[in-house]
Amino acid sequence: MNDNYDFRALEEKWQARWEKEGIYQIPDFSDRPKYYCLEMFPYPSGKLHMGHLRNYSIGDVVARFKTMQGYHVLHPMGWDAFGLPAENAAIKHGVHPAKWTFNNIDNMRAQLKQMGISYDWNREVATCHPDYYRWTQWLFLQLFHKGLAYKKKAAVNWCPECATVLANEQVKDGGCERCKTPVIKRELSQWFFKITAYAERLLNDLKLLEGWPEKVKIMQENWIGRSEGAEIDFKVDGMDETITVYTTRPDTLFGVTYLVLAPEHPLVEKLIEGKREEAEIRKFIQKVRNLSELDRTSTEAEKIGLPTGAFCINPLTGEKVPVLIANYVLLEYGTGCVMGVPAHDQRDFEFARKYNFPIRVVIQPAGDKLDPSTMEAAYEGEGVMVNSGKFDGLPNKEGMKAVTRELEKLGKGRFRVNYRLRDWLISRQRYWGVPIPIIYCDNCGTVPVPESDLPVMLPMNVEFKPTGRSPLADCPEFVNTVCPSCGGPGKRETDTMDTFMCSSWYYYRYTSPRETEGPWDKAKVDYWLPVDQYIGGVEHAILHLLYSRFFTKVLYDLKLVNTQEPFTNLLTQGMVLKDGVKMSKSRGNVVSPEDIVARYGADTARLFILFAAPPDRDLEWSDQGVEGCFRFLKRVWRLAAPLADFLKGVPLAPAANLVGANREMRRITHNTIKKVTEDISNRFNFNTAISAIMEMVNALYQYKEIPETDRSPAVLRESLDTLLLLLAPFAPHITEEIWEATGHEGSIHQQPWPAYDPEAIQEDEITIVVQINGKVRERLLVPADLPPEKMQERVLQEPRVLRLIQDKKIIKIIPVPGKLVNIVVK
RNA sequence: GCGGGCGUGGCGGAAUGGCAGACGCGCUGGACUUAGGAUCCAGUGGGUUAACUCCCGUGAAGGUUCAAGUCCUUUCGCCCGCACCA
Repeated sequence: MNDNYDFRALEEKWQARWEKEGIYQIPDFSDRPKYYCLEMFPYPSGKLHMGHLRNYSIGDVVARFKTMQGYHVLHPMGWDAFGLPAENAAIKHGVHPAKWTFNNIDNMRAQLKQMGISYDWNREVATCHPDYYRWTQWLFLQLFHKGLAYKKKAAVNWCPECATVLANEQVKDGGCERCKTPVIKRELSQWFFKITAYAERLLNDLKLLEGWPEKVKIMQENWIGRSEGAEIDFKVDGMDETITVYTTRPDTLFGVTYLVLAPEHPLVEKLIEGKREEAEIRKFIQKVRNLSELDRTSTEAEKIGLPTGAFCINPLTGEKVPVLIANYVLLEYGTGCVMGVPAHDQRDFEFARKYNFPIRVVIQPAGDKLDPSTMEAAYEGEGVMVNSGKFDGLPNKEGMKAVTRELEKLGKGRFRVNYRLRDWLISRQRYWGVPIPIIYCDNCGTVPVPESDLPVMLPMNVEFKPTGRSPLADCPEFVNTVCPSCGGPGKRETDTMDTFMCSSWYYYRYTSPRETEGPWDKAKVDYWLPVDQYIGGVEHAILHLLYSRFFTKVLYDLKLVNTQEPFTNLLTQGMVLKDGVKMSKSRGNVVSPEDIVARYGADTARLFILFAAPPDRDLEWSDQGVEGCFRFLKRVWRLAAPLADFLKGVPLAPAANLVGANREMRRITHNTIKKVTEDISNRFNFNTAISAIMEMVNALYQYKEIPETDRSPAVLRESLDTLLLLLAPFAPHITEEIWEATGHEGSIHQQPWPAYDPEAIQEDEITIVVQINGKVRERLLVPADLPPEKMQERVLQEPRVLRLIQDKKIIKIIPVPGKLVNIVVK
């Protein structure tokens, strides 16, 4: 070894050798306990960014650490390769999405290899490959046969400028993410997955996910948005129609002074027909429809209501109340219709004040008396029912049940659990996605493509223009086909699937990536799943993670897998910031991983990104911090270089009967093993693990300085070997090189993780602190095993302590073994 | 509005209720150098002292405790998620 840390040469050397020897390729099964370590696969946008680098560095440490600990570790990588950017590139640059995508994959794969991440590349998958999407289609069919995939008319996001449908994720602040034009809603026939059928299980099983961050579970819980309440039927006065409302407050039924429908509610047509308000209402509905999503749902927007001229009958009081439509009522939630109780709902209160509806108090808080004429806000708290007929005097919580039971008896209402979660809209009017395997036939209707005909191949020769419908629709060779049911002419579905569908099952495919008989080999999936550790950005806290959980539950019900939850432990990494804000092209504060690797090497880049912050927190990028990590690795190199040849001749023998500096060095070594092991395995605190290793290097430098005759070669060897083993998951190249140079056979990455010797970390003497009234006044060196009584004795012999308490009265003395003694005086 | 998180040196960040500021960056001084943005050594929260010392200090204010960055209450600020959900 020479003194120069030539990271370029050695990183290249080891990447080539690892690949040649296939040390990261793992067999399907093993006697060792399995461990599935997974990082969220990237969209192949072209280049890795720092977020990727952080994600994969974290995962690689976990995978390497678990491997060294003796686990059989699955650590795969692939590409979430369908999606809009490829198509946009095609429109803009005329390059085919497939070519663009596979080029990007080649680039990014090379970058990942340069980072020295320990992936089993034999298991690589790309969701845009027919061998993969064939099974995405197959899974769609399974859902279709189960009745979990269906088609219905729905309002979708529409960008008038691009003349196309947008996914929810492509709507940013109410506008098109590409051209910023406000998005409007349009009615189109769309495919959905019935995720709402799983709402209860998705909610309840969150409790099983002990290894998930609380924050993510709460976000999912809120997204599912379960609420308990009642449906109440109001008969329309003079018509054979019923308006059903959903409410969480049936106890306030006696306070209803009007009803409000969403403008799009299907009943509105009938209610206004022939009324004198008809024209005005139609105009209003049209106006609301054309509003952008942002304006439509803004809480800032003024609440506007119009009377329909119709009236409804309160099912318990028989009272006639007016029916209105208003912009603030959402068709998609509940029944698209709410009852107005101004006294006990703030929105209703403001609405009633504006339009002069009566405010009727029906819940009276304890020790207070609400007066509608002087109320400044609705009272939404608990209380006792009043003005409510036979329910008067009942606490409102009981009233909720009592009123609903009464309605049930009358057949005019029922208990109802409601969810905020909506069914998952999976159709996209886009080309670069998985074709939905459905054929429409004039005779047979909607016919699924037979499994034996899969995959429905995505045609390659299509035009890319933003026409507002899938480019597939303009491709007759694709559209026109034969009905598999009757043999007559049929037309293919031209929508493709949401890419979230592709990413909802990829972690199963890794277990048997080249399987041709099914989406996966059941035995292999049963062996590997669930994923033991999943790592990725918190931006996927809801969509991807919820969809994957839904899929897993469906697959479980279909007996295709036997796990109910896909990811046992989840780590959501923080963002990479520069100057306090997220790195982004538009801000121009991007630091490219490529440049960092070229300048300092992969080991330095990885080390810095793990050292600069705990993984779940945001990380502030610092060029100087990178420099510091580079310096540290050079320091490790220069520590080992002059010793390498010497150490080759030192036998691996346990050092016994050590004293002085030798004993201390060994103690530090074993303490570091303990600290690093605990920091990685208990809490993923890589930053403190690395600082412990830095401290050990500092200690080794000091140890190296003592006269050679006083130094124990066995201790030196053990310490250096240990240092390399502990550092190996973080900086795999430099440690491998030094491992070889110091005379070891075989890759360092296939060595067992070191265990600490409890005896070695024993200390004879420790420093304890003497506090007087909680303030540190003295430090004493005492035997480590000194019992509390003796500590007390020892402390009271100390002249300095005696001086400080001489004219005070000792109230009590609290000895804490191994730590301190606190003397309370007065 | 609701939900969650975070406030510690000049900076990134450490601290099972028990020595606040580990480790790293930066900075100051020095050594070695023709030179260095290489490397090594020493110092580095604020105040006080000739020195030993002593006092103050984890956004703010209270509280619990022998002991609080850590637990409780109130409050301010920043970040994130959801947002007219009936």
